[in-house]
Amino acid sequence: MTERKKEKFLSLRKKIIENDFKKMNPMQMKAIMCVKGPLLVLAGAGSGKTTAIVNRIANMMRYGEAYHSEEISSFITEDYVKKLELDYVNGELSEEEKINLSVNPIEPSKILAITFTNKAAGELKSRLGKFLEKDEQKVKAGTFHAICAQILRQFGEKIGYSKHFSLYDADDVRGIIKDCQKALNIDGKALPYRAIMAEISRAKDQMMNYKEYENAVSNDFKKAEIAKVYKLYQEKMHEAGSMDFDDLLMNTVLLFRKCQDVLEYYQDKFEYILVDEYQDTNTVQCEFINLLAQKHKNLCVVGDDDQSIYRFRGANIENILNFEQIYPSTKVIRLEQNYRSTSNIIKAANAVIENNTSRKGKKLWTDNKPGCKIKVHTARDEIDEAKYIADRIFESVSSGKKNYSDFAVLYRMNSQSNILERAFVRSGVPYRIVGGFRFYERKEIKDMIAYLSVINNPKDEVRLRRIINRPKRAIGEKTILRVMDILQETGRDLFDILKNASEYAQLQRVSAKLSTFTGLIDYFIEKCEGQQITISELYQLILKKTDYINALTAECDDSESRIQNINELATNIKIYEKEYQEKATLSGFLEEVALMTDMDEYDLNEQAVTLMTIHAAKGLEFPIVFLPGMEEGVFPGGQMISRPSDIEEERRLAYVAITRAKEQLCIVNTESRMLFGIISHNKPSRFSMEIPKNLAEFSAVRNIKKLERGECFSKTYFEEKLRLIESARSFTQVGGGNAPECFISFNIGDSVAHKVFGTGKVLSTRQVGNDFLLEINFGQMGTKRLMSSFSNLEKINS
DNA sequence: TTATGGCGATTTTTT
DNA sequence: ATCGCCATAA
Repeated sequence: MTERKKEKFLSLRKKIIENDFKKMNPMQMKAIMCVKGPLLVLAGAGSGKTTAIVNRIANMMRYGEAYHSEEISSFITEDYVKKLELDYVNGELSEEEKINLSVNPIEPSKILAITFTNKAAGELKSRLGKFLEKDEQKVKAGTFHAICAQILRQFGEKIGYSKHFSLYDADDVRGIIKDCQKALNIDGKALPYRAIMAEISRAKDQMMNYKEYENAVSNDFKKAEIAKVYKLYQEKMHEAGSMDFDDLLMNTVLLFRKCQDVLEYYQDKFEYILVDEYQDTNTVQCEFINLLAQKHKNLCVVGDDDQSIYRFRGANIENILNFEQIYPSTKVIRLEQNYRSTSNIIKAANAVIENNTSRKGKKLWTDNKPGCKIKVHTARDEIDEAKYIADRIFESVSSGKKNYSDFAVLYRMNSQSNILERAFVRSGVPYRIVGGFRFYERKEIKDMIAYLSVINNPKDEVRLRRIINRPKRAIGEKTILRVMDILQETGRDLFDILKNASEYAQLQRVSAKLSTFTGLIDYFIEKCEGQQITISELYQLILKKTDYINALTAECDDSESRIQNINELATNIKIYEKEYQEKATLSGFLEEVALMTDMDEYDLNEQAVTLMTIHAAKGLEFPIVFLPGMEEGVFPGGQMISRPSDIEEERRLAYVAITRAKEQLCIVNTESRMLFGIISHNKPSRFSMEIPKNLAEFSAVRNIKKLERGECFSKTYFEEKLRLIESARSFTQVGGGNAPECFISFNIGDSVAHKVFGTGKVLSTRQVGNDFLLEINFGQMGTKRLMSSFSNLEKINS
């Protein structure tokens, strides 16, 4: 075999592979073909990053590594190469021939893909699904936290944790921190729990346990106080057999450091590692990755330093900036072609981000058309601003050009959403707020989760305390305090003390009540033992035995929606059981719940305008994006204005916001705005000023008579709207409820008449907000989606 | 043990 | 404006 033949074969193979990914641009192709060794992909916004990742993994599984030249001569012959070329040119390449070209194809189970959200992991999995056949061979894709939780469930015992450890969310943690403050007599004003939580989190990010932290901060009085809290907090967590989110990572790294065998097991299990959104990793996450990748060094990280917006939460931008130093043989690939937005939007985004100094350097470009100019609108105040946005959206949709789902309103602070929400309700524009209140943060859901958690792990103090008097069992705060005192003195298990309350004089009076409660929990635990009943059955049993729903009905007036939530949780349990079949466990379910957010349930197809914070919008795209509150003091926020490094982070946030838009970007600011209860006049945001004037088109509402508050926004008006908002929320979240009476109701199959579109047939109806979305086929006019109350439809009898 | 009233602080938060 | 916190009252 001559060298020439070899070369010919290799270039032919490359062509064949490239043909499989022919939609990719040269840079993406480079990333796809680079399988082994460290790889850094700097992927700008909208550069087809996820597609590149998915195809890269597909390539790894199908063709594997590149050939070493000595491997070639062993099997190729003149005839083989000839036939291959012929089949390729004729487009008759068989699957078998393709498979023959693979060199050590990588088993999917050897690949680990780490993301930040469950949603991203799910998307990756489903897009990879096409390339996978066998279930058990699946690529492992998950969030840092989910992967660490799984590792610790399996090997946590080696560092002193039970398989049934509970996971505490920020709310649970807050409760413990407050207890600690109280126990240590720390003034919550001088040292707020927020600061303590952040500091402990930072310590854990730096892999410091409370001892190490204590030593490190001994000369700082405030931090020394925090060290005390940290110590007590960690003791309480340990007693409760619980971990917080930071513990998941820190403990996994500790486990890896302590047990070489476990580390090696995972290093060999996951020979190929891919990390998405690498710019958002913190120190401990980076350490976790480095340990895992140490042996095989097949590590591909993907990120964009310009989109790093979580530094305030510990994300360490150095991780991506220094990647090449840590892995000297790193290949760097830049994906700079944007496929998402019009060139006007890209130009604007570049112009803004160029004002930042600490960057890796990257310039987005696009082949897309200029599109329309960026709209910059000045409204009179925040009510006017919200109305402007709602009206614009309504106009576009009623003219039939757009769907509600084409629009997003992205804001800096959650508090901006209220006014927007009111305007949307008033205009009858269906909307949905993403983020804010989470399903699993609702009181009733947390209560039910708490029952399940205590049954799973009776040491779980926080959850036990949550439910001990819920529904009311006449066990008050005093009793709890006494029990906690005993716990402190004897070091006995909390549950044990409650069970044997009669042994303690202080608890004599309530001992009967306490043992009734522990008896109930014991009864549940017993039922679970040996998996006699399913989780669903257990859940129903809890509801029945605690009489929770009746207590709820008696206690609060909005029990209706709360009961719906409780039922929805029952459904979620059933879904979980269905998915995992005989592998379903209580710990497994609780873990999934703890690591779940409502971002994961976000459905792009719902016919509603999306309202969310810019942070929540990262990774998403919308044809038309509104950015309200583009003012100094709002965005950038008042606290950031003085610090240059914070301004840079805000500017990255602005960059993220701008690059969410595909076709149209509309920036809105106001002349005056009620901010924290004070009316303020803010200058337009520096970020909107950084957009070149020739890309923008300005408009303003001026000299319009200010509405008398009394005439339009009377007290009763607001009360009514609030009720409407509430009901709209429960409809969108729960998807049930009764139809408002004022609308004509339409059913599937009804014939209807419309002024513009003529007659048509109702294809589907769907409740959106306090209205109905109808999908109607108007024959030649096509199928349209209309809101029942605004379309002036008439029913025809046929 | 639970209900009210004044006071202060007030981003963003993939897990 | 609004939420959460603490103190005081019932």
